[in-house]
Amino acid sequence: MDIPSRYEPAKAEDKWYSYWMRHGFFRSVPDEREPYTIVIPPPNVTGVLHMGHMLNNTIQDVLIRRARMQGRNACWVPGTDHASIATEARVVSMLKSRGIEKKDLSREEFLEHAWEWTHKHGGIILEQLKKLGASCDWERTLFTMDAERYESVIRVFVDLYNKGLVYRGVRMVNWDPQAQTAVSDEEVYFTEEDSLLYYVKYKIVGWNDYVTVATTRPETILGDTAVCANPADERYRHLRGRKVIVPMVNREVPFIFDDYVDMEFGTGCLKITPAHDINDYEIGLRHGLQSIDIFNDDGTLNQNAELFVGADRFAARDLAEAELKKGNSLVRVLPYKNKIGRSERTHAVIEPRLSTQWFLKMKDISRPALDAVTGGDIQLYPSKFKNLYRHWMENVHDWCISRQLWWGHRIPAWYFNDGEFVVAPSEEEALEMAREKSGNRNLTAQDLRQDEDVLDTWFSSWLWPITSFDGINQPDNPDLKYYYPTNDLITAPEILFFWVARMIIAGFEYQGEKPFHNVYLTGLVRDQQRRKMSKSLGNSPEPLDLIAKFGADGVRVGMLLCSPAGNDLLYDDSLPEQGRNFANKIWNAFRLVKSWTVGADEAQPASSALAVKWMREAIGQGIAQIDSDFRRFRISEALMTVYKLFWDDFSGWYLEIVKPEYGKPVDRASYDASISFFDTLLRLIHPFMPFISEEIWQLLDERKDGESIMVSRMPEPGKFSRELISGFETVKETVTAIRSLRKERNIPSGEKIMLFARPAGTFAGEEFFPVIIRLCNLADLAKVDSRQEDAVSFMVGTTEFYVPLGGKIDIEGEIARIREDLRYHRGFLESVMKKLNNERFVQNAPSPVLDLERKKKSDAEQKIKSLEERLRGLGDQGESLVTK
RNA sequence: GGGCGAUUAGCUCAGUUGGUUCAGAGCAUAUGCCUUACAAGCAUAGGGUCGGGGGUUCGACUCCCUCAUCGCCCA
Repeated sequence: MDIPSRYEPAKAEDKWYSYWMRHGFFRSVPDEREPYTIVIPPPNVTGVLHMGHMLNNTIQDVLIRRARMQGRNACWVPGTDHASIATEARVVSMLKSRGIEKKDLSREEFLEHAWEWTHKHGGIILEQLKKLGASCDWERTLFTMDAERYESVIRVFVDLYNKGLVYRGVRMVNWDPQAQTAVSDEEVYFTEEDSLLYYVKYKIVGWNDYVTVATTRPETILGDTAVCANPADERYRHLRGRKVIVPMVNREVPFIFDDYVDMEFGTGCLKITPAHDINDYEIGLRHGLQSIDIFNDDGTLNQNAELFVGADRFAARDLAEAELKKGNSLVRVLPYKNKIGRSERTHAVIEPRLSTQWFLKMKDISRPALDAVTGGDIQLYPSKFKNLYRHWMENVHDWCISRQLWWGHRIPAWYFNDGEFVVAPSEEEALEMAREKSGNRNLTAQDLRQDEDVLDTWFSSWLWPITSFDGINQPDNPDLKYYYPTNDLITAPEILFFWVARMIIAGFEYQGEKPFHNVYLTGLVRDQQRRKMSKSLGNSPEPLDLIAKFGADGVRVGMLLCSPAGNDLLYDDSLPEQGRNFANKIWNAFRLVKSWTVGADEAQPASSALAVKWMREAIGQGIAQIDSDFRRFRISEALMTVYKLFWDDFSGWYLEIVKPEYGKPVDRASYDASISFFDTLLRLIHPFMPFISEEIWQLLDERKDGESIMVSRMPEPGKFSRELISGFETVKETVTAIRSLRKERNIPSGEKIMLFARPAGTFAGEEFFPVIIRLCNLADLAKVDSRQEDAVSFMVGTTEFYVPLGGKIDIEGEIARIREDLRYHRGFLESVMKKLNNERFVQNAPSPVLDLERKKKSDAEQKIKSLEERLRGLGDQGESLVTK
């Protein structure tokens, strides 16, 4: 058979992915089997695959493929997220590049563009996932804004409103006066900028005295409604209960005290403008202050300001400075550096502004979600996130669910008359309710005005595990009953609160049941300098290029190898390279086995029979280890177990023992065992490396169309012999020692040598002597009961081995080596004796620990005795008499 | 400012309730090998006072205190 010595992934990958699709292996419908369900964390609909997705989806695919092979009905639901902020921003900039401004479009026109964009770019990312090997049930592909999901979100909003959990409230938002929209906290960046600190005098009412306040924004003095000091500040204690006069507008405002004020900063005296600063706003709430909003949407001053109406906020600052100077209120102006928030989109300075928003009350609704995690009903991996979760849930704030955007689920509230509103699932129902509420039967749809805002993206994705099975619209449908709760959720810790916690809340609120059993939190993919991978830094490799270069299997292995849960993954090309090398290793092991011809009359060598006997146990141990790794979600360790089992044990040891001499046939028993081991190992490998395992599995034996490793059974853990495995470990040690000895003494591997073993007690690897003979090219291995002359020796356990070398021994070197050994063992014995001579240790230590120490003592004494004997034999009298 | 977490080999990480010769793995490194499965390989070897200091204990990588450094979340 002519098989290339290098595995070529490209052809195999496309071939097998379409084979799997053709046979519907990814499809899941409810049946009598136990379900295993994962819902995908929906990527942004117009996004492209990045390294984070690669990691995340590889893990999901590993879990889903393993569950499928364990005989469960595995269902992985794919889908995409409308991602209102990101998508709308992208559409806006796309339109801009065509010379179209959003503000010149109607809402309907804009949405048309947005949908067009979505249809054009939507789903690219899902196609990319197929290249990775993702075994999603593509017939179930969803979108957070498709008809069913849209309807679900609206229903939930209305329901929560009717339950009194949704309310309207005032909140400070980041206003971008240039784009004239609110932006989210994530879209604000801070820069340190040079500015000025103005010291301004406020007259005290009734006294001929002033207080001085330091501010960076004198124009907002026009909106001041208090002046505040720290209650512990002696300097202002006398002002308790007084009022002061705001300069320029001559408004009387109270002098108040609040712990928030930093006594060290400026004069220790702070002016309070609740409408234009988040901290002032909160102080205002605490003290019942009035808010005066002095800005228009575009950042110019409005009528409330009384002065400088129509001036831009920065022009107003200069005007205010002049006006204060004129009124003799300005004490001084100092240069000052402060942090300025700017809009990521327009770079305009953010103006904090009060606005009316929709909120969801979180306290009561989130209690079951808190208990589910703290009580262990839902497990987080790694568990260190549990504390974080609890802390957040215990201090949960109400959720602001409205966004000043067009792309998303439009808030189903309709306003009428002046300031009245109703919340309803449709305009018709809203109209009916409005008529009833107002008592005016003549209201028409024209009198209603729907809220302009949309809902926060997370307000749709928090329902994802439910809406994936249409559980809001059809609460008792068979899919939902079968698949919900889902099993595992794989996502990034950065959205533990935004998404995971809220899904748990929604799960209890709408299903009375958690949405998943386990949450596995992956790390962030970073580059070698620990920088987050991002498009703007240009430090993120193109995933599809990587797949082309290293193969999907190689990339998957690369992502998994160094990504223990919750740890950041420092990406480097050497990772997928290691994965590719592993694929190549598997490929070549296959080439070897496939090249063998079976000799009908060939007898099985003793060494081969022993290798088969050991390999069976080693695989048994591997399976058990992998099983336990998966149960604890140690996915990268499970992979490492498979990796070492295949590379070291199977390829490095087993095949080296069993493989026949070149051109000679192999015996039937060894051949069959090898094929069977290979088959088992491929199944263990399949979840991690679906393509190469399928490719080889198909070639390993005669297969019919429709057969596939992906629907074969995963080997199940059973009993295995630890004694046998540890016996073989001593064989490995012995073989390594002989190889090392050959290397040190320049004995070519082709030259046959003799080996004597002199066990004190039993040598654990004794039954494997034929294996040692085979691997070390020995003339023979014989047991002796006395020391051998003219031989170099080494010890494995308590057994002494001798390689006779005639007169060629370097006695000096040998003595030095043995002395070194002796020193180590004497030191070790000493430390053991220290414990055993300590009465308190003997009294307090549990008996297994004590027994162990005694065994260590006798083993050490045994070794020391043989070493001393050996030294004497070499004629080294002096040192050997020095015993401690 | 409040909270959570981390610090173990050159790098990335394991180390389960304190007790095996327990200080480990993979990668990287060094040396020698193109030995007819694989140089994308094989063989062998060298790397660490477990962040610093103190304490509890017969015994500490593991528990407690403290300091230092770093990361994340919230404000």
